[in-house]
Amino acid sequence: MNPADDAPGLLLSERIRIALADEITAGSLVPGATLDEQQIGDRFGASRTPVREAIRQLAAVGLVEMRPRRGAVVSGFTTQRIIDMFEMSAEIEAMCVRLAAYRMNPMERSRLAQLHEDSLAMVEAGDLDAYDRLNWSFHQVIYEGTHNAFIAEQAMALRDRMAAFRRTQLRETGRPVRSRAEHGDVVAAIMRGDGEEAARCMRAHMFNASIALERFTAKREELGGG
Amino acid sequence: MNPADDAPGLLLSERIRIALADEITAGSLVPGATLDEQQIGDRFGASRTPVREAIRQLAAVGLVEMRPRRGAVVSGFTTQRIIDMFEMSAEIEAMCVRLAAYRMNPMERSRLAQLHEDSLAMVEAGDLDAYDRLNWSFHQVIYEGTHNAFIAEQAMALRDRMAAFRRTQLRETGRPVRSRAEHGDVVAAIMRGDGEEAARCMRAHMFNASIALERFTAKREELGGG
DNA sequence: TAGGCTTCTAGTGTATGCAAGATGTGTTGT
DNA sequence: ACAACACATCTTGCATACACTAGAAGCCTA
Repeated sequence: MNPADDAPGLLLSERIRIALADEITAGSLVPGATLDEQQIGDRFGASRTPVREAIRQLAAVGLVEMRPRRGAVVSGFTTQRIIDMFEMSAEIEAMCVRLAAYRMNPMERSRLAQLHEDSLAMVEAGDLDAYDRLNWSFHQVIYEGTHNAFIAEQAMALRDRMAAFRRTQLRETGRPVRSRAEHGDVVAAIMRGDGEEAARCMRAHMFNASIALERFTAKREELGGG
Repeated sequence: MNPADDAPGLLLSERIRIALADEITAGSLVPGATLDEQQIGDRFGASRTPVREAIRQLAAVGLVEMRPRRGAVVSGFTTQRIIDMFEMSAEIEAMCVRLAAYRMNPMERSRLAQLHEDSLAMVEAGDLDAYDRLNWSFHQVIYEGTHNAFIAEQAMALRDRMAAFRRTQLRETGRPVRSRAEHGDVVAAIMRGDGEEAARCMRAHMFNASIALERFTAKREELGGG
């Protein structure tokens, strides 16, 4: 049975795209592996045409890299790459919070403060999932506070891509409490309308999250955990 | 003469993509217009296959929207959205140049300076395409100067998305000369290792490009140019 | 034996043909 | 007259065949 057989409504190229994306994220297609159009087509019982379409789509979202006339290879996620992604994320968040500090109207500022207040109970209750969800709202309010729809979209897309990593870092002991404290610094700077300071606080916040993730994963690896 | 005839090194699909992107951003392909593969193929003297590839690429960067089995239509770009995109682009470029100013090694700095020198001849010769290509190299060296592969990739991807607009703004009278002067400011700040100042210069540079595009398109619209 | 050149081949880029789905139109029934 | 259905046509989605290029392998020469 073919992995692309279920989902009859979709286009063949779409089904192949989804199947390939699954294989890449699941790790059965290892980073660096080259994608042979003919071979993939055979595997899915399709011709090269829809396979080509699928590969182009994967390239567009960064799961594979294309080299003209030389085919596509699966892109890799090394530790360095994750660190790089966190830095990018930190800079984007800093950018957003800087703009938001200058542009948010009183109602938006009030909503942000309220969210921060609400998060206290969740941290004290140790409810990671609830805090993670509220965290999302918190950052989303900041994105919208930039009053720039395109930036908000891009920031949310990036945050989506990093969602898995972000959740993981919260599992380090004591991280939620410190995370919330750092949010407090950001909120305070926004309230004062000090964009540069808010950006600095946000960078520090993201840096700490990155470090927490590194420590957490290092610990898991040394324990032999997957 | 076909718009896709110049640039023989590129793939046919790439040339068509660029040509279509130009037409969309220049406004001769109005938002909502449907893209007929056969018709476009005839127009460029190509078959439907490379046209399909080109359209998919355009969809990936958001210039057109695809409706399965119903073809693609040109996306609507409101003035506000283009302004938003330029702001995002400006902030990203500023971020990159800030990091690059702190992290580039002497060889990279030297290469950047060299590129800036080389651009003088092209501006003086009025060769827009050559200057545009060198411009790309200039920014790419800065991206790589961040020493963060993910940031470099994302920045390049965003630049790709905006490539058409960026090319268009260069067509305003006198813009290339001013563009190059602004680059000079950025280079100077990088050479001093002053990241914050480099970021400010880059923001200004991008802001001016945005204004130039606005003026150029406004003029074309008032002339009724298609 | 090492280096450069030629040839060969695997694999991508493009063209064309066929099939299936969507839209528009004409007809028919109420 | 209006609505619903059937059909015709147009366009996309996919398959297959051909063309061209980048690497690889082999060959020749120094």
